Amino acid sequence: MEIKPTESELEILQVIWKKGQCTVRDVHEELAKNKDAGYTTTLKLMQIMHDKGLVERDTTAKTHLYKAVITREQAQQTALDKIISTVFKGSTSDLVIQALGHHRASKDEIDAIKSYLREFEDRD
Amino acid sequence: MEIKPTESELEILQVIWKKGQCTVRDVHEELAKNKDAGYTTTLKLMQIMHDKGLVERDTTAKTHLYKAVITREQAQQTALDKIISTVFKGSTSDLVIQALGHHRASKDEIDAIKSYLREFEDRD
DNA sequence: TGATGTTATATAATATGCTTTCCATCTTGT
DNA sequence: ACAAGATGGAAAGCATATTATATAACATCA
Repeated sequence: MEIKPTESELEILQVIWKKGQCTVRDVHEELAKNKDAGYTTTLKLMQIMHDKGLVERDTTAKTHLYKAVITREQAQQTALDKIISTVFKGSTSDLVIQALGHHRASKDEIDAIKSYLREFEDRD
Repeated sequence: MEIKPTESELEILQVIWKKGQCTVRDVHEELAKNKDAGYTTTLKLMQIMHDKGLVERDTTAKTHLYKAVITREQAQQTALDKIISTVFKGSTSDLVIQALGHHRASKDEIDAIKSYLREFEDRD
């Protein structure tokens, strides 16, 4: 099963991941904070996402409730796979170094990464 | 200036980054190894990329020579920015940890990352 | 109750961008 | 001049994004 949400679909998924279970209106109001698009646009996108199997919905009530089928982690993985192969020549470490170099991680973040690496090492 | 190459454009950029300077035929033959598409398709894409300013070309000779305007690093940065904000909630360390966790880096790669982190620390 | 305004969903239509191919035209080397 | 190989432009086929319109369900108040 292919999971490749489009740009707009990802914006919607973000809201659903954050809130858990959403009505179209929930999502729309959240999106409306940052961009302006009509309500029916959001509705249509969510219907398409349902057709694609990206979300599932409960239609018992008049107002349908949507929730995500794919997890944020799955989407992260898919996104990583894609850019590692398309722009990082398949090198994970290139990606990591580039990410650390330009996105100034905080000390806590660096510590988290270091301890992760230590675990990693122990596993050898 | 917006730089957001499409999927196919990235495939072409990869070849150009690798070879440096290319004719349409160079690129096409390289792509033909992995997928099959007509020569004119590649040509058309490269023309579009030229219109968009992704590549520049030398048209003095009959056979035009193309080279990349954006560097691989810029494309990497753009790609990272995008997925960090769309699927990683803005957290660079989430991305790094996820990348290390699922893409089994080699020992050399891990070492490279570690030494990078040491430098990082020294800079504080 | 039932007329009315509000809020949902569904469907149809349109705009735009990406990808691909066909074909006409130009250039060059022999 | 001709054949081979190159570019340029038109256009078709899809996917994505957006909006307008139609229709159904609900609430409520006179």
